Amino acid sequence: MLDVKQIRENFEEVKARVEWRGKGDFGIGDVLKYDTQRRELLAEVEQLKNKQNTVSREVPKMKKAGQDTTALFAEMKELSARIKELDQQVAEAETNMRQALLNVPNTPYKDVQFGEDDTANVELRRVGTPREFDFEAKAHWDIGEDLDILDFERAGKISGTRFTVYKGLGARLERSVVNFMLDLHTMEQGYTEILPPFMVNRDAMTGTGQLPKFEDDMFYVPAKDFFLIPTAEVPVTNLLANEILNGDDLPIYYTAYTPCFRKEAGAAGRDTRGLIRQHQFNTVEMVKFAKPEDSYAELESLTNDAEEVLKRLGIPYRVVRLSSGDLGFSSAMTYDVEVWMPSYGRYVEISSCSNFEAYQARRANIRFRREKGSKPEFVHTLNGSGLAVGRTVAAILENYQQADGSVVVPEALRGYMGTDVIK
RNA sequence: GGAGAGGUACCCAAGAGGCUGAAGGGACUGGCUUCGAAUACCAGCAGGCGGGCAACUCCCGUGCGGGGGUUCAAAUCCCCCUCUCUCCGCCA
Repeated sequence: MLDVKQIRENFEEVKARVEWRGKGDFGIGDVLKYDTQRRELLAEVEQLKNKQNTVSREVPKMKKAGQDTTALFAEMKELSARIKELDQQVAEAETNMRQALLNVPNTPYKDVQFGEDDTANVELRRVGTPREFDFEAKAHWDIGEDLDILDFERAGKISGTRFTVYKGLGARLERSVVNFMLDLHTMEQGYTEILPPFMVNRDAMTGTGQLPKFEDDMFYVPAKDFFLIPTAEVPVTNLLANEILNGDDLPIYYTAYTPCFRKEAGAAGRDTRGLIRQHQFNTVEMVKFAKPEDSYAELESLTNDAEEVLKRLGIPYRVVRLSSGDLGFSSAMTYDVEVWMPSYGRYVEISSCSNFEAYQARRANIRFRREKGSKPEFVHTLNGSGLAVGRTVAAILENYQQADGSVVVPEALRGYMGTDVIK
């Protein structure tokens, strides 16, 4: 969430920056309204509490001195009731303010170009050249079924649409990609591996910004009031919730393999075939906690770390910067890494690398101290997929397919796969 | 799932309605001692958050896992929730 003090002191400026997303002001005015209300009530009730405290300190002395407290107690009873009343109003104003605040998205970073949607995204670089096929290239779902390594039909039988069963070398390929990515991130890029829970509570979902606004997109487990994680970002970022970190320990780099679960409620009819849009999919995620002044440099290196996976796999990709209107709710700036997908004839998102600045840190209350004795400050949090595993598998199948229907295994994966070719 | 015990500051821990605006110890910081260090000794050590203020090392409020309640007054009494530990049950 945004800083209430900022909103209070620079209202017009903050409002304009929120509106830069091109979708209105998200009710930011309510934040100011409830904040004013809250502070007025607070001033009044705190004065009364001060009086209550003062009197309470006198009571034991009076009793000792044998004085009569009946009249005083009667007066204090009224005061007490008034305090209770005001306290309730303060709590109400505070709840309203927080609610309003939780519904205001992050302010886009100054470098983010204005745009309504993804058509205004800016391509920053392309790496690799899409392959020219001298035969009729197949889509990955056909390759997968023909090789008997992906089974969409039986997945429908046991679960439903948007699920996939991996089989034989298909399952092994998915696992190989996971291990390859984790090994790269942990052994060469300095990340610490985390294997978190795949179900989280409401606080965690609120901490990273999925709740309260996007509850309908999540799979919910009513028995325990849990949510299936939509991305490892949720458990991994919230790992440090309510902590004050040592400034010397920053930046902290975490990476995690997890499955992700999404309802894809608004995506009916889109990407219905293949591995691109699933209710359950695997990712390896990278999460960073950084000092504010370093966070944009960290975003660059985070994006490079994701790109390195594709470089080593030899798959053509490009990097785009999202426009203000395409930006995720909690993000201040996002780079998407998009992979070349022959069946789509275009680049398809495979990683999203974002700097959330202090937006998530403020929600999840993740702070650091520059040095002993200095005031705690909010960290900046970042995260990016490194990468979405199912889409990587799809890209490998399509980009490495051969005329005879087999698929050559990218060199970087051969040690994991135990074979050079899937046939 | 059943039974019990707990959650007090960085850590351990006392407290069981007003004298606790939270004892004591450890750690930490400073002093003293020393050529320097260790030790001993002395002192400091409730932070965080919210509000006020131009600002503060200043003032006010808050605070004993979280939320309600009782009371003039709650860490302390009552209720609900939550987490941790032990035992039993179940189980990969």
